[in-house]
Amino acid sequence: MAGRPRSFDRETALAAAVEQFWRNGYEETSISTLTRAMGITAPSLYAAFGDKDHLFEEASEAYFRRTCEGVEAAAAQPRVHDAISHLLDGTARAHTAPDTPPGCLMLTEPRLTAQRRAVTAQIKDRLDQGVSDGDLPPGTSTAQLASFLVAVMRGMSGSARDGADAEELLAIAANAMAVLPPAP
Amino acid sequence: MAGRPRSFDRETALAAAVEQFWRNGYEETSISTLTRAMGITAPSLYAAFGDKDHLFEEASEAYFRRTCEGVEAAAAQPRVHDAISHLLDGTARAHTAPDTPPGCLMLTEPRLTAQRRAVTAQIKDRLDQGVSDGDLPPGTSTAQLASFLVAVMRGMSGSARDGADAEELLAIAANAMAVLPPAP
DNA sequence: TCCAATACGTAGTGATCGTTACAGAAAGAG
DNA sequence: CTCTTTCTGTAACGATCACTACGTATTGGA
Repeated sequence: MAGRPRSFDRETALAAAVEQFWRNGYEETSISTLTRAMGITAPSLYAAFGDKDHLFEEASEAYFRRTCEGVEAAAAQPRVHDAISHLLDGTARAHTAPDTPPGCLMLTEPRLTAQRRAVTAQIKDRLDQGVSDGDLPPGTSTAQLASFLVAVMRGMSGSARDGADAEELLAIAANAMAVLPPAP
Repeated sequence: MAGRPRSFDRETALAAAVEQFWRNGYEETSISTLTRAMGITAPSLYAAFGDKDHLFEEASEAYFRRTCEGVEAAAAQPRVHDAISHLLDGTARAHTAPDTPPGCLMLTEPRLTAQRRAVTAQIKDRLDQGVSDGDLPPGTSTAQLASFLVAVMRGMSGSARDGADAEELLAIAANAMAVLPPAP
């Protein structure tokens, strides 16, 4: 039934894996890099998390949950302009936070297309609600707007990886806000 | 003095290398992938192009020259709004051209930060000229605007890699145009 | 024709990749 | 205590990485 207990904290180790994947992406993060960062040996990693693919899946899900909290907090703003403004500003700050790697794992990693689609849909839903609330003109092409916003956020992630600071990213966010049609 | 002549066309082989780096990036493109695509053996590759780093340097320079032609052609438009519109539309089409890999090598590859800075400066110069031409309001923060435009283009590249078609990218481009202040 | 020079293909280098066999250590169950 | 179960570290697996030593082929020049 019960054997030798695990000598490390699974969630702490997973958090270390998240950071590595975040900083370097899936392909550039090797198992030896992971075991070093997580403070465990390869057999322990495989016993606790399966193979590299499965570990990445768990790591990206954890990252995704954290990201979604921010998106939903922004979307909770009653007026759609405030919601999108908070979304973009929060993105700018998250991509340049000093205690985390620059940029965004979800927006950068090639194999996370599904998560990007999910966030795009989430933003579109908030824009649709803005239209029903009367905060956006009827007939606003919310899908195109959401696609534009995700493109801007992805661009912000790339700029952050190139060394841009929060100020520069906040300026990009402020510029993007000009695309939102004013309330009718 | 003169030995055995090279059995392959150097420029054709370089073009094949460009395509591989374009499609998969520097790290994901292996020497064996390159030799297969270029139709040569590894010793021939090393004799003709040096090591992988040097081949990538030549490939990205060739790519950069091609890209700059498009940027300069767009910048040649007399009115700055037309110039930026052409730039964004051309980017949308280039990122989804059927005979080339999706997206943009220069905007995606981590090690090409310098080229991105160069293009950003190029765009800023064109915006500055728009200010002196009276096509943009005096005091327009052209550096921030250029940074925003590059972020959008980079986002377009990512969307293209996720499978977006020309129509979706053109919509992003059209949305981005709303950020350009109207002529005074 | 013989030589020097260059490119060619074969076959390999050591290093690192993701992954695992194996044996010993540490827990609960009897 | 012994037994079973699970985790631990060592040490390796075959595959692939970027790269190259070496012998052969093919050229122009003497």
